[in-house]
Amino acid sequence: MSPKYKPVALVDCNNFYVSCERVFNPALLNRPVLVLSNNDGCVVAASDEAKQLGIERGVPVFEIRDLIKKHGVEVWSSNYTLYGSMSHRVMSTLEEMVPEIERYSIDEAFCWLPGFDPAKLDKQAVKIRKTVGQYTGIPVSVGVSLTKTLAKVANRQAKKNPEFKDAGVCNLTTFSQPEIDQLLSEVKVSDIWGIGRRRAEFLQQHGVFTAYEFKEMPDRWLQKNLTITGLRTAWELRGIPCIKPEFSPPAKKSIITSRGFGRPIESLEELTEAVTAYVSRLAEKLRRQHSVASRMEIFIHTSHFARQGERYANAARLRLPQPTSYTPELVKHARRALELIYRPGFQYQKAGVMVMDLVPESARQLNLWGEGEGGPETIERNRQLMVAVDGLNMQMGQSTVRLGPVGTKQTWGMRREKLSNRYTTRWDELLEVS
DNA sequence: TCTGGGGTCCTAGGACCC
DNA sequence: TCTGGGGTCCTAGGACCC
Repeated sequence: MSPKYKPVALVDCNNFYVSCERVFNPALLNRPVLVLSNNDGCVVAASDEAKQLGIERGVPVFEIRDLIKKHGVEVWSSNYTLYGSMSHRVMSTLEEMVPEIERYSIDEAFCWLPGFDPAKLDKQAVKIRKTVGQYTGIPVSVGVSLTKTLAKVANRQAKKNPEFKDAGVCNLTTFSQPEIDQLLSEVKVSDIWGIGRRRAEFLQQHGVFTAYEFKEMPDRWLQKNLTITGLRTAWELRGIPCIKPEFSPPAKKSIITSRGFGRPIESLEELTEAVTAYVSRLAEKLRRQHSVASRMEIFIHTSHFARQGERYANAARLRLPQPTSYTPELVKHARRALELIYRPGFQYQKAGVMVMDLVPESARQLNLWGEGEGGPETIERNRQLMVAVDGLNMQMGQSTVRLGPVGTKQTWGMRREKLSNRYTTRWDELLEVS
């Protein structure tokens, strides 16, 4: 391979949520384990042992009750506080070893490796895997190549292909082009990063079944049928980088807080409680990245699986009088919007709030007419108040200080029946015997 | 009975302007 | 009575990711 491009390693934690649970509960090792989505609805992570039983990510729990019982599968609610802090440990470990890393998701990072010598890259990949394992207890797989998409392919080989699985490392820079082509002809199109279900179906209908066949398709055809993103993916598989590194994540352009309820709710009062709680969370996220929002959307809906006539979904979008991250101001507008779309007589299953058109706090332009929050002095006073509230909640635990209408009962809250302790963030829960 | 949450990017199509 | 063409901005919706 040409040394024109920088080698990149994709480091991906194996069955991340399950691995996090195992670090603090070794009894889960070598056993089938599942971690469930919010409300314990469906499977979001499965251990290898569970996958061998045929359990896949995404299946609803009620469909596999028998399987769980029969094989004594361990089932846990998701504990995002724990996973977030374990993710932080993994990423910090990587940052100490590699000069340039891109945190791609909670359990994955692209690491740009210095040097081009394939043999040395092998050694580095092995070292990354070993060090992360020692420091955090989380097993990872490492895939190395010259483009992100090929590093993804390599990573998958490191996880699944018996040839690489034991080492947990697959380094495509040691492969010749014919060897890479051979490998790609064994990769299904549906397993390519950037090809989802719809595109995989489309490609198969057009006789394209493997990653090799895909990358050999003409550019014009790719762009016409799969847009520019599909074309980029093909180029990346040909070894030409098209997807740039993002070393410092850009500020988010929109932020959502939404959640399904633990039980269906009907009254405007309870919906208002929920929406107020969500807006409070969302405003915290907004302030953490020092942004203010210009627009907001709130949505509510019944279950997608409700019968015809019992189904209702609606959303209201509004432009805020002036960009803000001040919780009471956001709550005020959200409640008004909710009243516009609320219809009595439905069993609501989920609500959410989204803010768009975010701008940096420092660049906020004051509305000429002085609508909304008011003048600069008020805004500054409100800002300081929020800093104080955020600080208290950070120290004392979430929702120590909150707005009245959030309610304290929250009987609609999430179901999380098998939640593990917050080992990494609460001393009192680290030692507790469960 | 029970089906997650949070993001991004791209395109098509409508409204509006000249 | 005839009824263009191109640009921009916005929104909705689709597709993808983990």
